[in-house]
Amino acid sequence: MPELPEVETTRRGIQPYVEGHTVIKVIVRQPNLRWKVPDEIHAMEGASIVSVRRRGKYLLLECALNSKQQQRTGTAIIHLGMSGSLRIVDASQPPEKHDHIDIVVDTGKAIRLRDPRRFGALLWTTDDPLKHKLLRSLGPEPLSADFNLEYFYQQSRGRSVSIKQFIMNTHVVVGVGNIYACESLFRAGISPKRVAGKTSKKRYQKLLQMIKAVLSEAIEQGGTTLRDFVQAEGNPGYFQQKLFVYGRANLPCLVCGSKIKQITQGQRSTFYCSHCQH
DNA sequence: AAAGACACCTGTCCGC
DNA sequence: TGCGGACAGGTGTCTT
Repeated sequence: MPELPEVETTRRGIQPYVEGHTVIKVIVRQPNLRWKVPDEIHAMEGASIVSVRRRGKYLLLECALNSKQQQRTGTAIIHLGMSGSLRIVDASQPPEKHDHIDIVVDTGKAIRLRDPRRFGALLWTTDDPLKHKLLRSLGPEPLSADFNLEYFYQQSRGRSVSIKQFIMNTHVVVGVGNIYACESLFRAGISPKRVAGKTSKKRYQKLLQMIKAVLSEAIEQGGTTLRDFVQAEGNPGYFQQKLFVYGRANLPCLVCGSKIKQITQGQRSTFYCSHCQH
């Protein structure tokens, strides 16, 4: 479920409900996520949420802690893994199966974390979250100026992995998940099997453009579902209509009509059109 | 430093 | 209808 656009959509969805509000209680029904939810997470209780930010697919809830003298902060780090979602609910609404955590705020609303597979995470840090072990070595944000041709191309030199695995590497750039990797390569006309280090600068130029275009389009699409974010259940389905290759094995290419292929790269499925991509 | 395999866990879908 | 197996939007960790 969560690729970067959905994480960003989630961020925008919860922000107005929690920013500036005080956390009443953190209810942990199931602490065994990817890592055990630390007991220190309860430091959020009584604190106010000052910002809801995102770095890669990590959401950061920065909290102002109520210590006597000095102003201290702490940050909840949330990752949605493969199957996680955050929804705004009335705190009184009974949790369903896999609703593992509620962060209840002073308006009676709660952020509810649901995650059937439990690959997600909820962590707590009182240091700079960007220096956290999980965040400090992440590559640039894909939509920022730091993700540019010079950087992208230089990073690729000497790499023997496929270009698809290369763009999915979070140390190279964050936020390019399996769907967008496939879709960006299709739009750029580049075979996913191409060797990263042997691909021309010109191709990287095109790929860079397409990654940015696909991600920003998807964020915009996500934006249209923001309206019903609160009551929405399950997948918004906003961007399925724009998928050219992902999940379309054996179906005709929407551009040229030839059969979409499915292969495995790095234990992940790759979909591509061998006629349109070289 | 880089690459590849594996791990975590549950739900769903497909073939028999 | 039931069962086994493959597969799923992610990424840290361990080994080579």
